[in-house]
Order: sequence, then structure tokens, then C-alpha cells
Amino acid sequence: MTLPVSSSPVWLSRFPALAGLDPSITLELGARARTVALPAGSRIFGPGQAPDSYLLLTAGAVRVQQVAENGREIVLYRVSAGESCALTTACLMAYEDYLAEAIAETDIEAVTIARATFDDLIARSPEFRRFVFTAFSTRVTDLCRIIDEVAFQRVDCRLARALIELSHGGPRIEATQQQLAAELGTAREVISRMLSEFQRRGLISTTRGGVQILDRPKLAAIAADH
Amino acid sequence: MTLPVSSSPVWLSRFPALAGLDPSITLELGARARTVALPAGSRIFGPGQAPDSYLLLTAGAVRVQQVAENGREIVLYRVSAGESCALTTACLMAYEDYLAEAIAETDIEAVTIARATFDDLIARSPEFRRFVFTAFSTRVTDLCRIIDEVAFQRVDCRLARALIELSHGGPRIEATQQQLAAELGTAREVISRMLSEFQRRGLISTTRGGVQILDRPKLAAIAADH
DNA sequence: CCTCGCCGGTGACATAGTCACAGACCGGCC
DNA sequence: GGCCGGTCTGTGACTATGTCACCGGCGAGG
Repeated sequence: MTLPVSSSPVWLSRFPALAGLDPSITLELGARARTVALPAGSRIFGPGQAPDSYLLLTAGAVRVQQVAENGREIVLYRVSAGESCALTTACLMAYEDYLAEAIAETDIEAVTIARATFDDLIARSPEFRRFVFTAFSTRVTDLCRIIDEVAFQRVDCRLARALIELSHGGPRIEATQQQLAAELGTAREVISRMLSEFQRRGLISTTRGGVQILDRPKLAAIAADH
Repeated sequence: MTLPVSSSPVWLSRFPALAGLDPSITLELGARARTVALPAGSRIFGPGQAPDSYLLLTAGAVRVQQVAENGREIVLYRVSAGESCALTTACLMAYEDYLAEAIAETDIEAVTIARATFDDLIARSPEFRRFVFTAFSTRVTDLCRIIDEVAFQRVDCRLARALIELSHGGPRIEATQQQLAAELGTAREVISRMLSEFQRRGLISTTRGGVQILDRPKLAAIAADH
């Protein structure tokens, strides 16, 4: 009672979008892919640290952010288990001086696919192509949304949205004001004042290193305000 | 004395990056590609106007910009002859509600490649893959630079940079203050005041619908100031 | 218990965006 | 020429956001 030698690698089940792959492709993936594990806080890539392979995240979450010369930061998007770093990978492969960096927000596990294998999969598998291009356009859409927010939207709305987003449905956010500022690409002092104002209105309460949501509906109303 | 039937299409010479294509690929391109011409000002695609094919620009220039709900605009990047709209095309194919739009800045000529042909070319030609992925990463890098500028840089530096960029080396820019504001994603009044200040310092002179550069070195210094 | 860093609060000021409005300029038209 | 409507530009007053300087509180590790 043995499993067939050519069974799909276990990690492939984490990627529903890759479910329809041809057996010969899954075989190649099983043979060529390597799994890696990194602890929370690891810098996966960034300026001066270009990746040499394509990454598929099987567990954990990665934050991709941009750092300005003056030290201010802004979060571009997050990669969760079942998604790929397609965008950043491609850009970093092409441009050494790219400003973005990817940080593991939790302990993570990922599958790496060498550049040549990636190219071969793109050539051979329509499903893999679709997966990669979909990942690309999702990320690009995210970037365009960031541009819209930074250029045209009020910081209080964006903060309310970020609080709701980061709370994951729970009542509490674990993040310093500095981290919230980096989330929005603004300054810590601005966050400090806005959290005070939200608190004065009874929407939240603040503690060192955290925010408690008290009135989610009103906060959501501000978030939706534009 | 006849040319071979399978000769490369003439337009292909506009794309140096596609010079090394396999003859069977250039043959397919010649057979499947269709050329289109559009006058300056045409909207090539945008919200509610999704493209159904991949575009290669053979002549002219296209501006890709994003429009906010409140009517403010920001230019994301420009596509010149010899480049492709890869990014916007991909995103628009995937997302109907995408906010960006592409406008012909001059009369343009382009080659269109149907989605199925595009997919086939990606599968068959390593050079075509490289071309497409390079175009993607160039655009993504552009978007990230926009985010950096909007979130972290002073408007006067950005305006100085835009003036130098839009002057194409000449002394004069033909653009209303409204257009300059759209270039940077800011408000017209801001541009008005900054141009006044530049003028007061003798860097430029302004006329209705245009700006004359008087002291390019000093303007460049402001542009580089960060 | 003390010190060093990080964290958060705040006043004063600089920069940028919004709103309302007015005058200048331009082309078409009589 | 002179009128007219639309566009372009300038500006004052105000709001929103970012910067700088500084302070006190907190907490981990000597």
C-alpha cells in the first residue's frame, strides 16, 4: 500500500489556484521546488538583497513595504499563505536598486522555485501562467489603491480603515503608533493626535503598544467616509 | 525579385527588445497582429472600457493616469513608441473596476495582439516572455516611485522635476496649471502659488497655458533637493 | 533600583489642500 | 470693433497634514 511516486507535493494543496495543473507539471514542481522556513522578523529580500528565485508562501504572512530616505515607511501590501511574491520577486530580479523590502510578519514557510524552473513552468502550463498573471494584477491593483489613498484621501479615514483591517475582526490591535504610521506612510505625531481624537469621541481606547476598538460601527463609518 | 512571404512585419523593428525572436514567432506575429491608429486625446481604455487585447505602441505616446472620486487626477506613467501597455492591459483584463485610464497624448499607432495569441506567444517564446516581464517590472518600479514621491517628497521638488521632464530639454512647457497639478496629483492652486514663487526667484516665467524655463540649473537643483 | 531605549503626548511652526471668488484672457459671433 | 461665455490664473482665509523640539512615562536588563 504505497502512494504513487508522482503524487502532488503536499504544499500544492495550499494553492487552490494551482489545483488544475497537469500531472507532468506537478511532478516537476515536486522535483524542483525547495521549501524554506524563516522566523518572524526575517527580511526576505530588499535593497541589496535580491532574490534569485520565485516564492510561494505556504504558511505565515509577509509584509512588503517601502522605505524613504528620511526613514519614513509605507506598507505596500501583504502576502498571505497561498499567495506568491510574484511582483516583488520580478521587480527585484530586474532592478537591484529597488526600494521595497519584504519582511516576515510571522514565522513563515515558503516554496522556492528557481528562475529557470519558473520560466519553464510559465512556458508549459497555462494554469501556472494564469496564476502568475492574476497575482501580478492583484498586486498592481493594490499599488494603485495605495496611490489613490496617499494622494487623495484623508488620513483619519485611512487610519480608521487600517485599524479595522489590522483588528482582523477582534477588538484589539497590537501595534505601536510608529507601526501604524508606517502602515499609512505618515508621521507618528499625526497618529498620536488622531488616536487621541478617536479616543475623545469614544471610538477606541489606547494603551502602550495597542489600540482597543470600542465602537466598530462608527469607526467603519469614518473609514467609509472618503 | 520578391521579399520572402515570411518576412518580419515592418513594425517589429520598433521593438529592439523583440529583435531575437524565433522566425516562427515573427511569422505568427505578422499573421495575427492587427495595427490600429487613434487620434490624440483618444481614451484607449479605462473604467468601463476594458481592453480585450495586448497593445504594442509603434508610434506616439500614451499617458496612463488615475482619477479620484473628487475629480483630482495623477499621472502614473507614460508609454512611448517601442513599449507596451502590459501592466494596464493585464490589470484591466482582470479587474473591471480598475481606476486607471490610458489617454493618447499624440496621434498613435499600435499593434494589437488578441489574448489567446498573447498567451500562445508567452508559452512559445522566451524572448517574448522576457519582453513582457521586463515591461511589467519597469511599470511596477514606476508605480513605487510615484508612491514614494506622493507620500514622502515635497511638492516644490516634484514640480521642478516635472517641469524639467516635460520640457524635453527645451525651454518651454505647454501645459496649463491644471495639467501640471494632474501630473503631480495635487491641486491647481498649489501649482499656481509654486509657479509664482519660482517666477519670483527668476527660475521661470509663466504665460497662459505655458511655462518658460529661465534657469534650468537652479531648477534642477531644487528637483534634486529631496 | 537605576539607566537606557522605546513609546507616547504636545506646542509651535511649516507645508499642502480646500473653498470661494474675482479678474484676465481667448475665441466666436454679431 | 465690441460683446459673451468659457477657460485660465491669482488670492485670501481656513483646514489638514507634516516637522521639529522636547518631555515624561514605561519597562527590560544590568
